[in-house]
Amino acid sequence: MAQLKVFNSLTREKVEFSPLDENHVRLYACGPTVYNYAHIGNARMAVVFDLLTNVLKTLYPKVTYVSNITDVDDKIIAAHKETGAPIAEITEKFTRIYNEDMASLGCATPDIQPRATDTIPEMIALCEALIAREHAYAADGHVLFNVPSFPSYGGLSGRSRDEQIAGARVEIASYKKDPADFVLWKPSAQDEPGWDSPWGYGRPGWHIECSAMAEKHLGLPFDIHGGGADLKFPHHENEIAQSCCAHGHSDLTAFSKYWMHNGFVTVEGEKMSKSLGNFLLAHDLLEKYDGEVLRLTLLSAHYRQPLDWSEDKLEQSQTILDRLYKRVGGSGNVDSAVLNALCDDLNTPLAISKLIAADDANIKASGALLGLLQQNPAIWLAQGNVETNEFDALLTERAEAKTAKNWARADEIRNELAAQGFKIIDTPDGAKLEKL
RNA sequence: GGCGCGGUGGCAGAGUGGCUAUGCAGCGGAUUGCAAAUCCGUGUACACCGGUUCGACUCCGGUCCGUGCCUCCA
Repeated sequence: MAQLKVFNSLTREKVEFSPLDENHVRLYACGPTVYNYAHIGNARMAVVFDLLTNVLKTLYPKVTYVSNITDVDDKIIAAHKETGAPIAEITEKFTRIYNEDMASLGCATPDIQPRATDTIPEMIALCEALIAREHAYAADGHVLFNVPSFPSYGGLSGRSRDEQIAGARVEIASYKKDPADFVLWKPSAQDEPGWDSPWGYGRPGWHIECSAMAEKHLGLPFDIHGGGADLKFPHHENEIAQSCCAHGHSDLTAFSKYWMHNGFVTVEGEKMSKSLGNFLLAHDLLEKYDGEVLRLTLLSAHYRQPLDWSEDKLEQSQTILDRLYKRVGGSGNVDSAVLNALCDDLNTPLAISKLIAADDANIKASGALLGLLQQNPAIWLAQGNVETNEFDALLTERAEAKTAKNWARADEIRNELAAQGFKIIDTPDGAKLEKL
């Protein structure tokens, strides 16, 4: 059996993956906050960890992949205040759209997709445990994690507490004992989402939810925790601190044994940002390109490398898939070179090159591992075709002209249709039209 | 300022101390009435300067350039 190697962000080295329980691999990846359409950066995370789950499932008998939906957050409240739409309507709508769009990208729904709002009691319990162990304190309706109480803090991002404060541009709230302390629970106004707690009506801080959901559904410790590279600090750092301290551990691996982070997507060389207005939404791209084209594009660079998104790459992915779909043969096996490439820390560019080199009969099974080439080839290849009804007479005339070897007339008809925006492609089944 | 990542052929993008991926595009050819598709052939590229070595694109040091995080962020 192939051996999976992964780059562990916690130790910053590539290591052989060895599950805590050979019979049950458990992983968690931070999912989206549902206040808007998912952008291609969200999509990259979903695709990368979907792929990782696929690979794990070929190697191990049982895998549980948990990825959450964050449905309580200040950004959601902001969206509510801006649009007037009820909170629940916003979160339900964008959860549904997220799942639809990710399904279009070939991502299976995570085995468990918990919602933050379904995990509030567990979050409160975590806060209480942290207070009991003197790693957290209540102040002004808030509950704060006391960073100096955890000497190992900063192990993931390689940032000492002092460095962090030195670089901090955040205002330091008066109720904090230490400038680095972060919020576990905060008070809500009456018109904001909230729950009754020992500290009054309030809602969770951002980091505590993932600690609670991961523990609830996977148990501690579990094997792999993933997410976007930008979550390393402070989000994942804080998750580790909370989860380890709540149970009295000082070892950073008492939460998750391995950490994996995917790189950013940039657009034409620039980071996506609202101010630049270059946020690319998966939802919009899916209107023009098949989900597999987007998925291949997302997998065309190694997951830890930055990925620069461009129209050019999409066209290239489309061409590659078109060519592969022409070759898809019977139902063979997963090509071992493809699997081996993926087992080497998800080396997808290499895996794709091996897929192209694979026997035709094995392309479909191998593509399945990557989440590609799962459609009906005939339908895929007919994608660009348009109905010919309105030009049937012309096409028939051209067919007759061709039979009579009247090339001049045949070309004339080709030009006439070109003038109307269509390209004639002769196939064994007759002429087909494509939009120019 | 602190911490990190990267600079590979026209573009994209892996990888390795000596055997120099792959894809897209291009070019040449086969095939084709034309067009498309397909097939064959075709490119010694690894930022710069030192060092280590029999030998470095690959290891070490420095320089330049780009970029990410440090604040909500996939």
